[in-house]
Amino acid sequence: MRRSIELPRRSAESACDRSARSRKTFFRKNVLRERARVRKPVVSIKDVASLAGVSIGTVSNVLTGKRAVKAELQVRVRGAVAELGYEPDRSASRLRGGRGRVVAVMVPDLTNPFFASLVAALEAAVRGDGYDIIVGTSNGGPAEEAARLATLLAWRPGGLVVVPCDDAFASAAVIRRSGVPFVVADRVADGIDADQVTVDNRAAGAASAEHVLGLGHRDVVVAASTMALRNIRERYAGIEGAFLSRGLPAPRHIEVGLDLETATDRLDAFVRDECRTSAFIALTNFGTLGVLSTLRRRGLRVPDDVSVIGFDDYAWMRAVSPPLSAVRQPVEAMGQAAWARLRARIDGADGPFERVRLECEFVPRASTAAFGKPLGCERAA
Amino acid sequence: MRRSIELPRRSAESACDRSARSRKTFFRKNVLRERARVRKPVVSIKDVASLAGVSIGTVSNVLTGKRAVKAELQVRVRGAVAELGYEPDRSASRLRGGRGRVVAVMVPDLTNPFFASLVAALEAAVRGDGYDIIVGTSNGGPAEEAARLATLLAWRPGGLVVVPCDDAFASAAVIRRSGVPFVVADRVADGIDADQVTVDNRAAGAASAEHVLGLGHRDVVVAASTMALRNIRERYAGIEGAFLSRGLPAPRHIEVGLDLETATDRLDAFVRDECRTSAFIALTNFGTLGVLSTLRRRGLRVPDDVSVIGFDDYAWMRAVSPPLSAVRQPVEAMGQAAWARLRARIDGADGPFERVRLECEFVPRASTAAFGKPLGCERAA
DNA sequence: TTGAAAGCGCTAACAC
DNA sequence: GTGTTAGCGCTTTCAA
Repeated sequence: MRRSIELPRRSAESACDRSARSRKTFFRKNVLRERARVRKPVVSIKDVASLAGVSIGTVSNVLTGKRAVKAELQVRVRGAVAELGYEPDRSASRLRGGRGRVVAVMVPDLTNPFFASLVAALEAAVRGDGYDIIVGTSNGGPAEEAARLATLLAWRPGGLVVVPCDDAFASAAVIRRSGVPFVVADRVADGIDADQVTVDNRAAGAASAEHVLGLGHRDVVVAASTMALRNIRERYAGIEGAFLSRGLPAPRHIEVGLDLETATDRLDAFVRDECRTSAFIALTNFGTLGVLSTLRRRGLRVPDDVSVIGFDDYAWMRAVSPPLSAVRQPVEAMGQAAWARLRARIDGADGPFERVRLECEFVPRASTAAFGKPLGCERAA
Repeated sequence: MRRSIELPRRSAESACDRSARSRKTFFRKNVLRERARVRKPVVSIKDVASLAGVSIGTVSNVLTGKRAVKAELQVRVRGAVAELGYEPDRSASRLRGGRGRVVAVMVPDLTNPFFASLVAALEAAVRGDGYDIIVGTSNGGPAEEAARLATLLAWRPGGLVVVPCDDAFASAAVIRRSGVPFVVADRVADGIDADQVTVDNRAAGAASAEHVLGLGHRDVVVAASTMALRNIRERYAGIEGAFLSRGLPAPRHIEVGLDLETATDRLDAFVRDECRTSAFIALTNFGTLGVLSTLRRRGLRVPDDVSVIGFDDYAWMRAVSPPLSAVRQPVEAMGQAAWARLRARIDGADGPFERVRLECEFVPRASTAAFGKPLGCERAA
């Protein structure tokens, strides 16, 4: 199918000789009518060039700004762009110009508000630089991660931000082979040579621990999603460190898994036989929810019977009663940092890999209270 | 910069004559070495063709399946694809073949878990068909919506799913002009000619109303985000209808805005002077949070003092105490329906515009209780 | 400073 | 059934 517009071939001179008015008339008569006839749906650089009476190269130069163009032509080109509502085809400019103005983002699960917020932060960060975002989710599996990555990478994005679905991060090979600059966010991949943007997990854990310790709690249980993730281990290590440094035994931890039902079940089995715990520290979103859900089910009141510290800080944590003491991750800042680092790599920076470590903020609220008495088994029963 | 690989020009015959083994040897010696030398980062269809000893046309035919290819060549091509880890450049095939295998998704705010879930559902739906998702957020403004839409559309996606930031939906013009098939999700644009996937908002409202009415509540307050949105008005209309049909006066409503702080402030001002309300029905996420937050601030207990119905159904609503009675939107199904409709349009369906209306499910939990006594002003004070 | 033209990687139309 | 080739809409030499 032939879709391009056939224009009577005009020399450069004739285009320049013609006045702006007659050029427009000419354009209307020919180009617009032709466009309507062939039902060409999108306007291309050629249409702009015709209307402005310049070559497509000049249009490109005006738009990319990579080459000086005389002021008068600039005006004509911009006018034509506005009149036609022209927007350069991004696939085409990507194809010709190398990497495209997209950044690919891979997260384990968009349903998890933390990852969703991260994507939101990233989107806000990149759009300022004229980039778009293309998202994929691994939904837990390394196989799916690799597969999604492959199709995302097939757009030849300018860069990639990835939250690996596990520490092994086998897909790193896929990414590296593609040559696309990337940064690993949130999760730290063991011994992976890559730029990383994480949170100071150790400090975050330590802050929670200090808080409950300061309130007099000694028998604390940690609700971790899974110890297979290094960032979780780091958070736990921070808690452990705080206890150990005071000569106290390290708190126990439960792996609650990655969904609410599992979390609740596992915690419930634990709490059923538990007599001493006076505080829970959650290390993830579902840890928080699992703890809350279990305590409710067991009829235990927060903070009267047990204190609870949540992880992440969402609006609902402020709204419910009691509002939750929690560790707030600087999601916004993570997005910005990841983009800053990625941007630098895209622009050719080739220093050593960096790990940006952002600080969390501990937000004390009403779900934690001074230690009174330990959980009585008779109550929990 | 010249990046393509210079191969000694070989005739088709010579390629066919060579055995598979010698072809590979040949390839290794020439192509791989050359690729390394020029540091060409990505493998193209040409590389595959060389290694398989076929023409690029054949490679394309094997991969797209649009033309029959002899079994033996299929095997060779697939082998080469696997060995090289070839993934067709999506921008290039889009450029040549028309619309690309991406669907653009525009939502007001990715930070809102409802929209995030919708994007997640969409991502899950489209990837089964080999599509990717490119996201943009309007963050409240019609101007930003139009701007983001323009860049998203510049990728010439196969389709678009949009949740307009307001009912005016001025950007509809931008979209329509691009010729990209689109479906409007969640929000209903007044008098817009487009496929729509929404929820049966009226029924959802009615279900909430029936629930509280059945519990004996008569003095109910509705927490709406803003009545400027038609889906919110529809939800309210459902509630109103239930009351009116029983000969009861329509419940009052408060516009709580779109963030937690505003919501809490406005509701707080209302509740301060309120003596009669015995139940709140929230019509959005922030309505729910605002109500909860205000009641806590005022020291009112749920459901002892006031019953509360939330909108949307998130994990935290099940975890907190009391767990929230709520209207669950079928987000998953919305994503699937939107994609199904869009897919049909992409494939050329040109019937009249449809509005798919999905049913919500009312989930009764412990935040609603039988009407006891109305709120005493002395308590609220 | 500008226009002409090559070519990015691919698909589809066309030869054979 | 397979190879060759013309572009898709751009960016970027290369001439003028």
